[in-house]
Amino acid sequence: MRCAPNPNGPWHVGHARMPAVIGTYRERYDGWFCVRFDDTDPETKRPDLEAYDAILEDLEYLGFEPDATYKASDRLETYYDHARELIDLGGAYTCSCSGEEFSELKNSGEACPHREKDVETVREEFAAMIDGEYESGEMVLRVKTDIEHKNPALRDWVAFRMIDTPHPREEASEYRCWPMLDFQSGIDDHLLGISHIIRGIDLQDSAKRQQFVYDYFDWEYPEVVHWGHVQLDDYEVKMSTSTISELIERGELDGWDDPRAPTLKSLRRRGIRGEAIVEAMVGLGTSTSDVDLAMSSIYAANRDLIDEETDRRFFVRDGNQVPLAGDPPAEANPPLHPNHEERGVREIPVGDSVMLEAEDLPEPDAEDTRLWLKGLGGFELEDGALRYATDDLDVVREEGVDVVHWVPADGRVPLRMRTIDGDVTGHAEPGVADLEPDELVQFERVGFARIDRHESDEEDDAETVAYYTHP
RNA sequence: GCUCCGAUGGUGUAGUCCGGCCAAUCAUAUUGCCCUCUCACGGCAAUGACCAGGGUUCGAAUCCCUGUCGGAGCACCA
Repeated sequence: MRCAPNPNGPWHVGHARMPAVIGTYRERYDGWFCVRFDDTDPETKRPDLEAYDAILEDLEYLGFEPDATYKASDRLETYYDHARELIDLGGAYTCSCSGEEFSELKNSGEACPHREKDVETVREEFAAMIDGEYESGEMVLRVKTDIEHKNPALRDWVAFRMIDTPHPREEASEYRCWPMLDFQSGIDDHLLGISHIIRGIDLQDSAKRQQFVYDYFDWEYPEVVHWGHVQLDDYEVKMSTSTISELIERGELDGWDDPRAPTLKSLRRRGIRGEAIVEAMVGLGTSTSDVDLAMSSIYAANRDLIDEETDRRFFVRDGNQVPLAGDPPAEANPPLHPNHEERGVREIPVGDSVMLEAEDLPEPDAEDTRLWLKGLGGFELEDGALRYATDDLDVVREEGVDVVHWVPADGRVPLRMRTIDGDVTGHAEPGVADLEPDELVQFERVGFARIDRHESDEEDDAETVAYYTHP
């Protein structure tokens, strides 16, 4: 099988579907898969030189290593050879009609005069195309199909055209005569021994077009599956390489790994495992209709992978400072993970005031102003201060006192958490300053996050940056 | 306009080829309960779907027709 990306930028989430599915099939059926960059349009789909590696990186993140990698722009001579052969078989002709002219003839099912040229002339003109003797638009090579085919999309389609703009890859920059996708990909699929092709419904007619070429060469066409488009919920930003690229250029996104961008680099930075994405993608199946992928299914798969091994920490968003009273313990020792006592406990010096999320602070005139600070003890709000009341958990177990997370006012770590919907600031418990970048945590009652970096500027203002993973 | 393709709960999916075992599978989401010093994990439960109408048949999610809705192609893009 093959994955044939157009190297126009790093991958968005939707691109993960192809490798996810063919990679999974490879393992299941002991198959083979390659990546083939179909970069045969140096102009309107101009390849981005950095995208080749970016895509391979994304693939690695998903957990796959292709058995082989090709670039169509390295294989022009192969395409030329097959085109010559096709000409000799009487299956192609050079045509100098303008796109419009031809389109009109085609739509009324009429052949253009060039169709009946003798093979010798076609051969010469095609050689001239390869030598770059025509300008863009002057001459194309068409595959002779059936000019009266009931589906106009299949009538005598273009196989090669002239492009004046040099290819960005130096190795391919001298070529001017470029194959169209249907020709290039059709030839390559056979030459590379592809047995099964999966592609989008936008390429529904490709197999039928290419079948004409396969018939001339007496080749057998691979099995084909067409699938619909994937849409993602949860994102403001449209899942489209060009849109994301524009937003980055305009400075509205920080880059391909901005948490607001629906890209693989972004999910990676948020601490989501490639494996979880693959699982969600495989779950979509290969149906022809368009599908909506719920981010929650990626999150569910990821949570499954990380929950057991991820330690717990406190992070208070925004936060109101509340003084403590009544002589509470000097240190709190909540466990690193509730299901794994053996990992030990955190050591949080309490001090004389704490930060709480605004929502968690009881109204002063509420019926019950009691609160249990997780890992510390029971308190009651009195005159704007939290008075230590008990270390007896029964007030939680039997009297339904709310359990909340908190951080000490002293030693708290300023933290900025980057999310899909923008940044959230607040404070984390002291130990968070010592976590290694790339470590995952679960902020209790907030969600999972990946520690990205610890920043400190000249003014001594330290700030830890984390990327929100998911609830 | 011409040509293709599709339609199962909020989402995804199984079942459709070869009609009965489907008062429709599984996952996720939602809600409730249990567990729990988290609204995480785990356990239990509930809600929730065969696009519509005809036809064939003893019997239709499954076969046929029509309609509706949705998608795609008709590029010297991929």
